[in-house]
Amino acid sequence: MSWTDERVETLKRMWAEGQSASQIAKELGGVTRNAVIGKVHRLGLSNRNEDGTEIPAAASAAPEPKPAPQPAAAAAATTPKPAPEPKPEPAAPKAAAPASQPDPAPMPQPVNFNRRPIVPAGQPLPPQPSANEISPEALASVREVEKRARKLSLMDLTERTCKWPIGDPATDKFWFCGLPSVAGKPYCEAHVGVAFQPMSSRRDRRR
DNA sequence: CCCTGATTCGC
DNA sequence: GCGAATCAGG
Repeated sequence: MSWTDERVETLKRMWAEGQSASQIAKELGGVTRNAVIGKVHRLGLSNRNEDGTEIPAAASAAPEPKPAPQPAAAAAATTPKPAPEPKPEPAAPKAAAPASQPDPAPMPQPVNFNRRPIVPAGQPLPPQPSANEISPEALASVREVEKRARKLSLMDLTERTCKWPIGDPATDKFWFCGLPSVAGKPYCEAHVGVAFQPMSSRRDRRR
């Protein structure tokens, strides 16, 4: 494999997005992470943060992480317990549909070309703990981490991204943590902390 | 052990 | 220019 313009472009884009060299290498195929790193250096686009502040990933897609979250809904979206409430919510709000246009053009949805969607098909996510049985430390840790969540969609999850759901699946305020997961676990460090707990510590913590 | 980027140096 | 090997670190 050689560094065609297209491949270099992909490299540049992913590197700018904060993807790791190995991730880029897998995406491109036919090259190792060493090759990617070597190319990165040769292209002189090392130091990912130079002018700006260190913005790890998904910076382009998910702006304004700071601005005060809306009062009501925000609380639910930030709550550690992923999706406890059924929350009926009108299934298909296809109400506002004028009879004028049959809507022939399906609109070529922005599918993520050049992306490797690996949806975890194996053993699904373990049962979620309820908020009141999570240690305060872990809870605080999670709250902190979720501010840095990469907010990935289902399709963006990979084998090594945290699959902890955040927000209400019935709304648009729903995404997955997406931070680097602990090796062999489906979650990042913080979420592993609340997802996997020794029975003993659970018992001890109660009351 | 998994992973990260950085550097070297023969090709 | 390329990238495997190696280094240094998390």
